[in-house]
Amino acid sequence: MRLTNLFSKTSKTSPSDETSRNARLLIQAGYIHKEMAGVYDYLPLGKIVIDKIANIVREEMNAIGGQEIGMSALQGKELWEKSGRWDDKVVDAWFKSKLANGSEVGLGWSHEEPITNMLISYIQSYKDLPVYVYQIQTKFRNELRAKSGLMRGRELLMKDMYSFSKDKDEHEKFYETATNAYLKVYKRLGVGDITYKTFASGGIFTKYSHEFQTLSEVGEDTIYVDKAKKLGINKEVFNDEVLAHLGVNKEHLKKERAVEVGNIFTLGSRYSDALGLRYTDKDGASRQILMGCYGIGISRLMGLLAEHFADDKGLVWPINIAPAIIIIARLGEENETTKLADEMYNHLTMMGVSVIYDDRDVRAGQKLTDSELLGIPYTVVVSEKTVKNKKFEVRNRKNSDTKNMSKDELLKMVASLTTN
RNA sequence: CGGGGUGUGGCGCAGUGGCUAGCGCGCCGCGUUCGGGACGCGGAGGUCGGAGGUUCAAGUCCUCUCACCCCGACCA
Repeated sequence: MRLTNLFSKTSKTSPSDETSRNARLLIQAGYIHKEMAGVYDYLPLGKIVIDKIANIVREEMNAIGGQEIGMSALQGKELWEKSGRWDDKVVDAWFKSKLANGSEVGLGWSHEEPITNMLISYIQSYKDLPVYVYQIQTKFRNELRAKSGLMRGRELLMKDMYSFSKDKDEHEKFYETATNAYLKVYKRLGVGDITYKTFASGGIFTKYSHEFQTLSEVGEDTIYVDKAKKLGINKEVFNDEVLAHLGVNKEHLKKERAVEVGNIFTLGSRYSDALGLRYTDKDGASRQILMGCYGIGISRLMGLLAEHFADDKGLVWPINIAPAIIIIARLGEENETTKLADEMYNHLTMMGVSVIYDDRDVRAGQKLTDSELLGIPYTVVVSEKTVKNKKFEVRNRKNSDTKNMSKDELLKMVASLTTN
């Protein structure tokens, strides 16, 4: 993509109405645009990033047998009344409205009821189970206070998966499988080493649940982590009973701030019972279906990653979620320079490499500063100087290492980056 | 929802009740520049968040209200 064609722009200043680092950087670099508190638009570069994050999640969900669907955001009142969750006193996150005919509807903040209801049409026999269904969809939550940029929004992109199992054993096996898939997701996103499976309260579903918490000083949660055992305990369930249950020594725990980047629940038959989803077993008997739900806040993850992978010059995206692997900074408009930069851009594009071409007629300082603010992993400088040396100057965003490379060396490096 | 803070061109900001509301960035035109956000000249762009009030006179004072940020509560 050529920067002269990109409508979004970087700014010399960061917005004054944001304090969180993720929002300040993402807005300054032109990845997102603020619509209102807790509601953001994704601009071209931001859309690529969030899609890449969503894709990693999608791949791991598919790998454990998840089937992707897309459910409606508009929710009818009747279904939620069956489970007792329509009342604002029970769920205060609802955005509610009315149809033209006066009937009440809500904007989906979670989907246990509709997915369970939907499956009544398709699941009758033990032969139909288990089923694992997920979606990546915009959720609406009427947060009392939106904050921290993308980390706590009122409109958020979320992956929610629901499992439907024949019995406890089958459910528990999948719960474990999903846990491992989650850990893989965080590892691929580059935060595996600071993300902990964390024991947490189950809310109204069950007594306990598991969260995935990424250590961060901007986190809203306080957890106690056992780094050796690679597990955490949320402050809200930090008590002797839980410690004994997990077999952890209080001495080995460290108090940390963390961001909840995932949450998985065992739902039991709470919703299947309420909505009447059952199956017939081999012997012709009607049996309960056991459910689980598994959420990952995709937009929150983008905020966390922006926050985490950044320095005083701007964003520092990991290669697998960066909007492009390379940004070509063409310094000057001189004929040979332009020709070489154009050629390199076309070559990389034809190779299928994601590359941003800074073909703007602006000064060198601005191009280099922007390449850093945008956080593109590698900057390739093409200038009169590099043309004369018959080399490309390649700079690593993360550590500022700069190397002069021939065209072949550069292409080889790019090839190695894209195969990893 | 309680407490605190902030609203002035696209962005960042200044503005003691008193002239036609300024500055920097950005934007448009011309020229000189060209490896870390250059410079000269010319130009466009404003319901001062909104409503009401006080006053000869309000961006500035008062009341109400809306929005945004932070702390807290909340987060199934």
